[in-house]
Formats: sequence, C-alpha cells, structure tokens
Amino acid sequence: MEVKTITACCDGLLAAPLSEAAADDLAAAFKVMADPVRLRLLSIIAAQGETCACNLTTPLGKSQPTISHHLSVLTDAGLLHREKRGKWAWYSVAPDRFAVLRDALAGAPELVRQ
Amino acid sequence: MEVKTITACCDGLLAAPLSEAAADDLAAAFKVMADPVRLRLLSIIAAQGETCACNLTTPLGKSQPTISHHLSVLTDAGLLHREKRGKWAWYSVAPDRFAVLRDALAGAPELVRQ
DNA sequence: AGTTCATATCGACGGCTGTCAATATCGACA
DNA sequence: TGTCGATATTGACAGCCGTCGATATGAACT
Repeated sequence: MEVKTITACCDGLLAAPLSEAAADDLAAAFKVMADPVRLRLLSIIAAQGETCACNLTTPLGKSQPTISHHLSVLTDAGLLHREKRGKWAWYSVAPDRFAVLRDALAGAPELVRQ
Repeated sequence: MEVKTITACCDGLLAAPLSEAAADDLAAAFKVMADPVRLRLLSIIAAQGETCACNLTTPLGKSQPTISHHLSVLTDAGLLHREKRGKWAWYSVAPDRFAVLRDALAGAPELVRQ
C-alpha cells in the first residue's frame, strides 16, 4: 500500500473543496490509520521508542505474518522507520507524517456556519 | 456504521499504548475519513456552509444512493448535521468531532526517540 | 386522492483487505 | 557448510464496503 505525497498541503479539509486527486491521497493516508492493530503498534512503538519486531507479536495476539504485514503497511506509508540489525528488525516512529493528517483535520472553525 | 465515544481522550496516539477497545473506537473514527467521496463531501459542505443534498450528487459523479449512503455514514459518525426541510435535506459540518481525531494525532514529539 | 419530486432504503455484485498456514530469505553461529 | 532462529513473502480464504438499479418513503401541490 503506497501512499503518495499529499498534494493538498496545509489548508485543511474544511477550508476549500478537495480535488479528486487530493481526496484520493488523503483517504489513502487515513486508511492506513483505520485499523486497530496498526494503531496499537504505533502507540506501543511510540511509547517504547525504538522497538524490536520480536516484542510486537505476542502482546497483540496476532500471528507473526499479520504483524509483519501491518508493520510493512505503516513503513510504506512513512509512519514508521525500519532498520535491520542482524536477524532483528527495529522499528521507530517517523513523526513527520502525522502532521499531514493533523493539518487536514485542522479546519478553520470560523468557516463553519452552523 | 455507529461510532462510539472515544474512551482514550486527550492523550494522543504517541503518548501511551492503546487498549484494544480504544484502538477499535479510534480505528472506526479514522475509517469514516478513509474514503475520497466522504472527504470531498465534507470539504464541499464546509466551504459552502449549510448545503442541500440536491447540490451534492452532480459534482462528485456518483449516483444518488451512493451520495445518500455517504452522507448517512458521516452523519452517524457525528461529523455532519442533517436537517430536513420539506422535501430537501440540509447538511452542515459538526466541527467538534474533528478534534477527537486531531488530538489523537497530536503525539508529543519529544517522546519519539529516533 | 393522485402526481411529482427529493431523499432514503434494499438487494446484489465486485473488489479490497485482514488473517493465517506454509514457505522463503537471510544473518548468526558452530 | 549446515543448522537455527527472526522476519518477510506467498497464496488462499472470509468478511467488509463502495457502488448502483430498483423500490420505498414522504412532502408539496393540484
């Protein structure tokens, strides 16, 4: 699952109508976050700092291929950084990408007429 | 698609490990945002203010049942407010819910060791 | 009541994706 | 080189979801 660069930068969802391409890119970014196993992996890695994959299979009760798959999705999306050392794979959070999603949600409240 | 109250409030994804229940709720919230048609609907309604559903079918090139379905998903998730007046349905953005997702992405950067 | 129009709901289809068993890859170590 | 152990990849299956045609609901108007 490849996530391309977000073309609609900085403005937020609520500021102006999204183009089809920008909506596709942003939806793909949200889709990566739309899985409970991936959210728990992110939160565990963020809390522990750099984490060995060997410590991530057991606590979530999923099989080793499933965890490996989710770690790959998060890495491909730019949310995790992977570094292999010997037999082990070490994962850490790449915080920059979160800003893209957060900015998309930071609509200007004064634009919303209710 | 029912979205329950987010139990893990205020702390953000990157602050502490998520419980299974909190991860399920948060993933459901993100899933609502993980569709390009829904994102475009949100951005159009936010830009125009209160919008008649009759003005939302044409610009996105989707069938009337499909648009109605997405509007219901967004309304059930608490992101839109629906008001029927006569034959017409008027939708407006309910901005409060966006804060839940934004806060979840507002992890403390100093916790992330890279 | 009957017609028309806007919206919602239903039923079905197709594609996507989370999951796991089996297997492959690759480094460490003897 | 050969074995072991950690991780990645493959293939297959099941359930979910976006989509649309058909239909239902309900309001306005004659």
